[in-house]
Amino acid sequence: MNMRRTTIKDVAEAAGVGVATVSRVLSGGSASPETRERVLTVAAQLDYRPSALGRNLRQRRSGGIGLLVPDITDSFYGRLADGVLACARSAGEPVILGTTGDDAEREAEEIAVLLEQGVDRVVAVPAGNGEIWEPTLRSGLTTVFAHRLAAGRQDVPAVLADDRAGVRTAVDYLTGLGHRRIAYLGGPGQDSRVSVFRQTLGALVDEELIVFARGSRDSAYAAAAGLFQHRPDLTAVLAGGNQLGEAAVLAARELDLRVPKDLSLIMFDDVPWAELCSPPLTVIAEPAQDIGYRAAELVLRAGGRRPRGALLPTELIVRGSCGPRRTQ
Amino acid sequence: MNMRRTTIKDVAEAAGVGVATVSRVLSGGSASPETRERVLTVAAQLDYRPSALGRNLRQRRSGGIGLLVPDITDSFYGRLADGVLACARSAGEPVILGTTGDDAEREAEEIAVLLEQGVDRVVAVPAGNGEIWEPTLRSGLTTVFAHRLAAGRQDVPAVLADDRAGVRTAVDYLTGLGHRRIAYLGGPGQDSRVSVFRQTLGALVDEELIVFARGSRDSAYAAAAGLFQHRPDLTAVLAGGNQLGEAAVLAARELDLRVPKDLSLIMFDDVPWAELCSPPLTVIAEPAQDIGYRAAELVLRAGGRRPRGALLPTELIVRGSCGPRRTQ
DNA sequence: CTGAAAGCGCTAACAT
DNA sequence: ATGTTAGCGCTTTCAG
Repeated sequence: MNMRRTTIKDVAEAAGVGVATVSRVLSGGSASPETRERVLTVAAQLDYRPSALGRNLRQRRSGGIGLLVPDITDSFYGRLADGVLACARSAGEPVILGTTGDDAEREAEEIAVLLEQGVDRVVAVPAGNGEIWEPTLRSGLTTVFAHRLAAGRQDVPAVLADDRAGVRTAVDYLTGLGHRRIAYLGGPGQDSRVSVFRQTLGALVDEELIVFARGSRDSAYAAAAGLFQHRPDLTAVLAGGNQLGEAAVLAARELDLRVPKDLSLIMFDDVPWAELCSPPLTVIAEPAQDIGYRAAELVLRAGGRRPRGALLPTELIVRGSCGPRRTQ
Repeated sequence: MNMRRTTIKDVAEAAGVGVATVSRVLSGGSASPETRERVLTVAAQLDYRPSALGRNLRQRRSGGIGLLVPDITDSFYGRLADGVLACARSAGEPVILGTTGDDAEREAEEIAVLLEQGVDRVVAVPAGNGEIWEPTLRSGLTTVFAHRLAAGRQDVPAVLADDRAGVRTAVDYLTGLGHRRIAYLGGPGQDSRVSVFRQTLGALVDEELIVFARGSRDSAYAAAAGLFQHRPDLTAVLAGGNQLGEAAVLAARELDLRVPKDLSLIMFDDVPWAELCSPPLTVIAEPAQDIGYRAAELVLRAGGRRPRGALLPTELIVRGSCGPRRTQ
């Protein structure tokens, strides 16, 4: 029943050549046309599939690329992962997926698993600070960060959406509508956005209106509800991701705040349901899938040297969740 | 800079024992208490991490479990994957993810990649018919199907939601509301559901009201819009998944059909946005995450013998998208 | 209880 | 151009 797989040795014998020749032919090395053809034919007849196991051990590295995201049930990371998979598939590389829950400790564990597997290329949405990555990077792991960078790790190439521009655009749009008390509802790893938020708002910043949730949906809801209750005077909110936006919509509804009459809402990340919502949500679209694809590309093309990162454009898509400031 | 990893040999030398002893100690084999302790101490000092590469080659199988889903950007499969990851993590096993796009050919390619990697355990939402799996299964791949089964492969254990019961409940609910012209908007691999749909509806079935989309969002929208245009006399629709439900809402809005006044809608799969929609969508909830977790559990616990599958309950969650039949 | 030794399938020197 | 050979790091007989 469960017979041994065909090995390179079987092919070599059947073709009457040495194993090295088979190896060369199959990896595009030099060989006489006729030998090449014979080997190829025999390999096909025997339905020979080179084992990645042997190759990996020999080369002291597993092919394949590791992918670490905070939460695969989040539409944004789902699309990001899809981009990575698309690129990896075109290169015939397997993808090992791990989730971190935006927790530094879990991230470290997942990295350990990848290392143990011999993975030497990884695309990650970093959860912990840069230090966690220190030993990993020094051990030769080719790393590309996606969507955000780790504090104090400017040396790792990263593929990011230009959410700084996104924040500016959103804030300008909101202030242009007359809003003055604008809140930022953030998630893990959004320090950079918040600093732009502060800059753009200038004298209008109100630190109490900047709140953070942890990764979970519950935490997001709690943060949103808390914000709306403590500061009923705010008139607009910028949600830092689709789960945060979802929480904001839910919390607003719970507190009988009408969108956009009582509260204007802009959400980072354009998800399909943003259009189904009523009112349809005004969003800052981020090219999640592209981010993943580009990051995978970088990590694959990295021929030892460190590639430069990329900054992808965001876009404000105006729908119906923002209106002029409510007159008190 | 890029120094060699610590190997089992290094540990053996440092501890003054043979490599075999180190191997035994680390895999819980027999050893004298003092030897064991010494080895453990040295291993810890050297920060030794066994390489999966060597172990895999020796055992002619990669650890790790393969996961094949149609589309990782679909919330349902995202949750399913999350379940698999949760179970795999608790077992310390890596997960190799591949997407099939519900295409048999791509599925075959992904299987080939997994096999080449030496993966011998896979959880899959099968796309192709059962025959594709024939050679794979005979080659000793431990397989568990999730969410649906492959035609003519009753021999593979599967973890399914009881969507047959779900369909019955939904149809009964709809007919109870007075509906007679009820449509089914289906996706790939939903034959079993449709057969129950026909059964439950009995004399009421109208074959023209049963339409199928391929996997994509576009295809789903086209199917929904086509259905609503050709048969404006229908009063209720059962959407076979969240993307189909989304398409139905969109198409209904486009054609100015009011939900639930003109059209009652029930969607398979309870996604977060179902509640944000207006009206909030009545759904048949499916335990996607559980399905993934249980499937992974089965594939891991499978000690050679073939485990039995599982049938998980679904639940009708009534919200606001269904109403009494519109009086013509 | 422990160590020596034989590979797992493959690639990369090194010969020829 | 091609064959021979030496491992990659690990587990597993097989002796002792």
